[in-house]
Amino acid sequence: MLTKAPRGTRDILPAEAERWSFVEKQAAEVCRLFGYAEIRTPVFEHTELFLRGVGEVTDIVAKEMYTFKDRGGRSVTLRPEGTAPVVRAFLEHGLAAEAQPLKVYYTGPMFRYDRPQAGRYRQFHQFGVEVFGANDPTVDAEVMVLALTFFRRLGLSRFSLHINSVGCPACREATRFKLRTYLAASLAQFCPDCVGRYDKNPLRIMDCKVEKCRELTDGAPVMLDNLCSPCAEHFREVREALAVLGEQYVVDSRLVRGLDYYTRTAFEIVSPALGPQSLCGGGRYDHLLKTIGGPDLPGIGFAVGMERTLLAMEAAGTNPSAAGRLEVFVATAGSVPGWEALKTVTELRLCGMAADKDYLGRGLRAQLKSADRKGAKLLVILGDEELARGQAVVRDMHSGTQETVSRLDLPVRLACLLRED
RNA sequence: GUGGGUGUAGCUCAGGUGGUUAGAGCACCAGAUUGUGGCUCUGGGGGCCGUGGGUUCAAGUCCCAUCAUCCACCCCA
Repeated sequence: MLTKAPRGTRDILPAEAERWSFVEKQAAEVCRLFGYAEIRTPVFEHTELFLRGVGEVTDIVAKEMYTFKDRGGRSVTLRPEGTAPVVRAFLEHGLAAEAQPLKVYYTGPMFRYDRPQAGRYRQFHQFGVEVFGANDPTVDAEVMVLALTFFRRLGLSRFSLHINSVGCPACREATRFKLRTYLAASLAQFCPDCVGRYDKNPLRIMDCKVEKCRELTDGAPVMLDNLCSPCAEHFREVREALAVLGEQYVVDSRLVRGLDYYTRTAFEIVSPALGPQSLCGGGRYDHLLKTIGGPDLPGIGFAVGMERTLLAMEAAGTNPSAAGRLEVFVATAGSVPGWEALKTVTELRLCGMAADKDYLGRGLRAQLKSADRKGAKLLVILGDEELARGQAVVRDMHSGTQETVSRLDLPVRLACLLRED
């Protein structure tokens, strides 16, 4: 136990961390292009924030939160999602007073006490964006395109965008009533989960994966067909905007997202590599700010699963690992003391070159092997004879050619050789 | 939370119906090459056989539990 990471958590070792940095960098760059500024919030919040924000009947709140009392007796919760904390920060700092709309993004760990499996962890990471203060359908389209652009920059192409509208509180309540009436007669034939959903959230019955339930709901009233006219118009304009941008999408009238706060637009990006797990999920939440005690401002956002994104990249064979970051390896030969190499690598490092050396007192042969494995482009050998003449040997690790250079000229010569590469 | 599969070296895996000091490949270290990497050859270090209990003269092997992991659900990123 002592040497094992807790269930559902994992270490990201150096080789993999490189891929993470790449993905995070792409996220930051896409956000810059789209005009989204970074925001960082704490990893834990007052428990009430999630109870109110995410919704008490959601699975996340009902059974997946890491909640505990701190030493002062306050109930705090490791954030299970990113939207509620960002909304909280927005309200706390009065950002509503600034230029509208506010567009922000975040990356970081989230926590849910779930049963782990491939692509699902108890500590997982999300990249997400939020826009506050804009109702316009072009914003809905923009955030979707932002997500799609992000995935494309990572070299992914086999994914698809699914969209739906879950309406506003008014038309949703009307549809709930219709749906309950429709289902009442056949309720006994549904799976136990769906029977439970009948009271809590009948719309989610439409999203059940059980074949029998799907058949039973085939002719059921669907949210999409029962939108009030403002919601229907909004959805039409979202689709129009996507069409204008040339984005393919699938309207999935059964798509219902699990968080209570969604209104109108709901969307998911799925990849065949991940099966039923989605790569990205998001939607509009026009009343969340008010629910949390703020002004009645609309909002929209999405969250991308970083682990799932990495899995999809692996499946697609897109491996951006830039191995061989090391530029110069400095070796010593004969009786040359280790501090000569230390002096040289330090000098090279201060000149802006990635330089490294041996630390185990190994022989020249082993040092070359080490340099090779680290991917060094150039090798400097400090030997007795050369040092006596104030020189050093420079070897090109790729071609194997060598030259003797004055130690004083070493940084300049190495820099030149690296530039030619 | 439900159902199922799997846990042997850092990694991928062998170890018929229980039977001596548990193996291979890759990786790592060293030597062959006393100052030159990749290829080759030789040698070496590494294992509470996931953990705990049980059956037995004897358990990596059989039984139970537990933990971990994977898959399918639930749900979600």
